[in-house]
Amino acid sequence: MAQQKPVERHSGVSLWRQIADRIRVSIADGEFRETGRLPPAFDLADRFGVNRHTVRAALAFLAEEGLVESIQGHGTVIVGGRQLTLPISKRTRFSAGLGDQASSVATRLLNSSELPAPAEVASLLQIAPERPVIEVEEAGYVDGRPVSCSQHFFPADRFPDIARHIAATGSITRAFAACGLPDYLRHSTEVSARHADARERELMKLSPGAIVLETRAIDTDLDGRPVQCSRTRFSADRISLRMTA
Amino acid sequence: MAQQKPVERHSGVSLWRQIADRIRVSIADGEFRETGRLPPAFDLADRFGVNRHTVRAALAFLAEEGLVESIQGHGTVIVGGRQLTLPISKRTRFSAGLGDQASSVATRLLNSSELPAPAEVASLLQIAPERPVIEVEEAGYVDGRPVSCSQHFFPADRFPDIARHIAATGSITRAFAACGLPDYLRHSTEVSARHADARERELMKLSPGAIVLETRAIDTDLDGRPVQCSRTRFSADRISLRMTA
DNA sequence: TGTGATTTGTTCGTATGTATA
DNA sequence: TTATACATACGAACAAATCAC
Repeated sequence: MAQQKPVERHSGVSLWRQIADRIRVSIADGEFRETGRLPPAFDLADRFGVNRHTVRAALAFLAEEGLVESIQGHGTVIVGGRQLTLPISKRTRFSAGLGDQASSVATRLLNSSELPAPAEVASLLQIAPERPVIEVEEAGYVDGRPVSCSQHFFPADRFPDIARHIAATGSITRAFAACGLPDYLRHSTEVSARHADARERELMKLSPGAIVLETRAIDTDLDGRPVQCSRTRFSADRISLRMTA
Repeated sequence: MAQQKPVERHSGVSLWRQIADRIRVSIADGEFRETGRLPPAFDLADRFGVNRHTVRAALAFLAEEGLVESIQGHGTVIVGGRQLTLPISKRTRFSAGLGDQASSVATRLLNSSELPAPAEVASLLQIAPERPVIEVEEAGYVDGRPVSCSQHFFPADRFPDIARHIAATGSITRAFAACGLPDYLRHSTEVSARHADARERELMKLSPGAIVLETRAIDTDLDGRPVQCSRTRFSADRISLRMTA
């Protein structure tokens, strides 16, 4: 197998790391779905134009992540999964959006607290600064693998028990319903991309240097009043976003 | 100055590279806008918990990119710019969307060609496979710095002269108008993030390992018929996207 | 005009990580 | 596994340029 895109030397990123990153996205793209395992290390070394030892270092790194498993005399089998698409629309919902692409979608409440609204949050929620807000942190899982972590702010005056309902129902949509808000709309979503920080890497089991897609969103009720603002980080290896007008 | 987030050792990414990346986003966030220059290398070394040499390697890398300039005895001044936000809506337009955030916004046509529609493009444009399409490649500039590169496909049956009009007017919106389409709407936008490849790095003058935001979009006329599909890559350091319902 | 404080630039040496054969 | 070459990171010193006073 001939090499496709050469690997970058002297870029400050070691070759084994670049190769691991590229194999990871190949797996996410479903490139090795037929065989369920990676080509032999010798072929990979040839494809990337590096020494076989370097490929072995990359595979050891991916094995450490739990994405592949190397078996003596057999090969390197793929354990993890491929990329999913989350639709972003007026009715953006995490579970419903991913539900038909995976067998299980779940969120887990990490913690919640009540605090005076920081200036930016107050502005986004259109409430007076220092009015109380409920902050909720969640993690999102698809087929048991963590794919997102998020931070949500709700006006405490209007939804004083939202955290309890989220804990009980495991869903923000259902928690809103329990608070007397049967439907809500996505007003705006801002998307950016950057490297994951230490906490995101820990929550989503990412390797150093992994990329996250960050969305900052505002949801409103049907009258256009803000009901939550949120900041969600998705593992870019596992999730892409689709905006539909 | 105490260190904030520690730098990752033994991650396969060199320390100078991590530090360069973090300083780059700090600059994009406007953290040093007051002084217009970076703190002394000694302070940065202390903040990141590394040797001054390591910070110097990071600064040399950023200087190579043209983002900063080190002057002996004086300091390290910031030359490049901050992050811009491109609104994505039903009427997404590159120039108009960024126009009020910068003094100059421009696009440059890189090349164009006519070819039979690849299967995916034909499907997105809702035309028969192998029907001719016009492919146009563009680069986008803000204040003279490249921020995006894009690939556009138009149905050749309906817009046979689109490439000529784009070249003449420097604008897809105006080229459509010249082809008898005064208005068009953004139907859907899919966003993902990944590392820039060699060509993108060259076109946008990015460093190895830089992140791009990739959008895949479909535009339609007012009757809902697709008029173009496109794939645009933005330098994630310079551009973020905002979706508004 | 000078003088010291600040800040970048340079040169040793040494230890460890990375990549190849 | 071993050997070799090069990149990365640290520490200590010193040189050179700039600025405030």
